Amino acid sequence: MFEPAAVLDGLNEDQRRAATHQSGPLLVLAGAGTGKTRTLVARAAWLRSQGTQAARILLLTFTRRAADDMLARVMPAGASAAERVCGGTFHAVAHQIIRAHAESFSLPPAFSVIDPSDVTDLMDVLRTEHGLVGTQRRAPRAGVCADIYTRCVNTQATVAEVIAGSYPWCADFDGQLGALMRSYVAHKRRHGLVDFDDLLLLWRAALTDPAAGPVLRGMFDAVLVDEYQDVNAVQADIVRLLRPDGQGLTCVGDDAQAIYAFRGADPAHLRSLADDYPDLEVIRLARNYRSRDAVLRLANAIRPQSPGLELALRAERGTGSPPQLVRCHDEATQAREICARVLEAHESGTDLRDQAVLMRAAQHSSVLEVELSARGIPFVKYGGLRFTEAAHVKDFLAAARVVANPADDIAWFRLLRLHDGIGPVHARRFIEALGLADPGLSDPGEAGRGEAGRGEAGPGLAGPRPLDRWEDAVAAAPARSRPAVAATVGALAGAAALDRTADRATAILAALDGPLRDRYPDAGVRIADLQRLVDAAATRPSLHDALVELALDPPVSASDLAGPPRLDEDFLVLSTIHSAKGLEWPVVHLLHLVDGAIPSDMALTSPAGLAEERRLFYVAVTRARDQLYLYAPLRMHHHRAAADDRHSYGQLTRFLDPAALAECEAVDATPPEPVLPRIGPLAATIDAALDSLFGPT
DNA sequence: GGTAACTGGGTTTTT
DNA sequence: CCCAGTTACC
Repeated sequence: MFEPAAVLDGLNEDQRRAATHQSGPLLVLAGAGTGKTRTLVARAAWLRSQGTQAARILLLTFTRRAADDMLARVMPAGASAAERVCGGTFHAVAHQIIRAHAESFSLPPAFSVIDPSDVTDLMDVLRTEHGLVGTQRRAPRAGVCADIYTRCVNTQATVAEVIAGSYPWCADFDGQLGALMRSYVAHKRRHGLVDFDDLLLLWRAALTDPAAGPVLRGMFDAVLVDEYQDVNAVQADIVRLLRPDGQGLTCVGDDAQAIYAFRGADPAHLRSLADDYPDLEVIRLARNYRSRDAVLRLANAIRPQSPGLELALRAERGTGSPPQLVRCHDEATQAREICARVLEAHESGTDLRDQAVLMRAAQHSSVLEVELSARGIPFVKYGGLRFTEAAHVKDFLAAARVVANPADDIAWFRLLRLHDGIGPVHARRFIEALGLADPGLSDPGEAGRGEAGRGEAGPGLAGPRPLDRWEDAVAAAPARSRPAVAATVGALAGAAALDRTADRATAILAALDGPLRDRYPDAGVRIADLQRLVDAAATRPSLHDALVELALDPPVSASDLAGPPRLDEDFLVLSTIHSAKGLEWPVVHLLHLVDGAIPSDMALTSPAGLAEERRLFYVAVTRARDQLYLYAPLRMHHHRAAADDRHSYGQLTRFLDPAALAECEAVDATPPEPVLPRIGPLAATIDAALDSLFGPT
């Protein structure tokens, strides 16, 4: 047990009030860099010093990194199980509960957790059955269908409402889309598939259950929620159901940093906390321990304020120098200017790892990446494509899912298509032959049976086991593919018979060796990648756990799997603004401050979209501790234009209005000197040379 | 005739 | 890397 005094050491007055708040509902409105994590950690420690058992404190976050970070700080080194605070992301905690009680949720123990790309694949298959495929080019694509689905769930809105609000161009298809969503849901049930949204829905459903609800609620005395501005409707419900009267509830957040509306989050849930809990106490943390005053002046100039939750950050770390706005000729100049400033800071003693380059979209750094590589500046990139999105990794995960849950037809589909000569049609026939076929629309008798028994296993979950009859199914493959498919599937069936996770993972990779070598010219590198995946999976208690962990917390790169990075290595960080949330660096370089990038032109169609872009800019600015550089490439490539007019001038981001600009120091980058003078008509010279080789044309 | 493979153009943000 | 359109194969 801790001494309260030690627990509260070094906290300021407001932080201390938040940490020692009694049991009523509490909202800590914590601006960027105001010691939010520290306060939350202190609150958990204080609760324990007051007698609350660690295991009865639940800490909910949005990213695995935030969860790990906080849990590590809450728990003394070498804590026993009883000393352990419960916590994790909403999704991970939901999964733990569901996994532990799969049968109460009417789920087969071998259920698969599918990620958004699997959802898209599945939508693609189902789409053909709902008249969304054909010659009409305007039909919503699989990815859009998946987006509409998840948005319906996360904002608790109907298909019609979501289409009207966010996808007006799909209005002609709302009937088909509604039917598609229903068959998507039915399909998941039949095949033991659980998507990310289901994890939250299942948890919420359990909390509303008259028998299970009180048990789940009673497990915790205190619930601490980080980044509350990023909850969606289902998560807000879960929090309310966990603490119906607000006793023991602490929410920490800042609605000016809400940047996840695109996935259904809504800062309105934070703003309405006071309505949900009339006795809510609001404590503001405004003393900023991160940034210099010069940076905060810009941050305060661009911070959107919402009535009742106003906040202005106050600097605790001295004046500093103003953010520098570097106006660049074009993107290449921007890349050069960034490299120059990165190296300059490096030479004056700032490690590369203490600098970050932040961007709106992962793609915005492509020119810079070339420049960094050319100059030999090492970097790591966060955000954008992840390791688990690489084709060979998906292939491996599909094979592993077939082993873990043989009813997972989406995994089968991908696995089979990895083989030469097998496309969508043969893959589907093979799956039918396994006994996994969906009772399609054409077969109402079958469909009726499926709907009747809710919770009753689908074709692959009860009946004959799909992996037991793979030998017959091979006949469905075209003759020339049969040997390869038989070898792969036979080897996977062998893997399924093994017990230890390590052996299973190794056998799965061995099963894929042939197909991967046939498919990818660089198979050697890819297989080496997968070997690390196998090693990482081997440490998990089961293949299922390894797969869920990879889905919910995908490693950024293969090297991420190899354990903590070596301390002697120094890398510049490149990150999307979204992935940079919650982090800070002494020096921050912010790219592409032009309208169309920040704010993104995709977000300009609605005032809400624009407001979110402004918050994103605010998040980016508040990552900097000492020095902030803003870069605006004002001359951009035009995609379709005459050869001699391929450029146009972009506009500096609208968020840098006169008041904000007054807090910056603007400089113009020198345009590059042309390396070569213009050379005459080269084509004629080349033609003459070629004519001398081949004769005149 | 139906399938699979190839080619070329385009890409917001993520649990 | 993904998708659509097109060509080449069984």
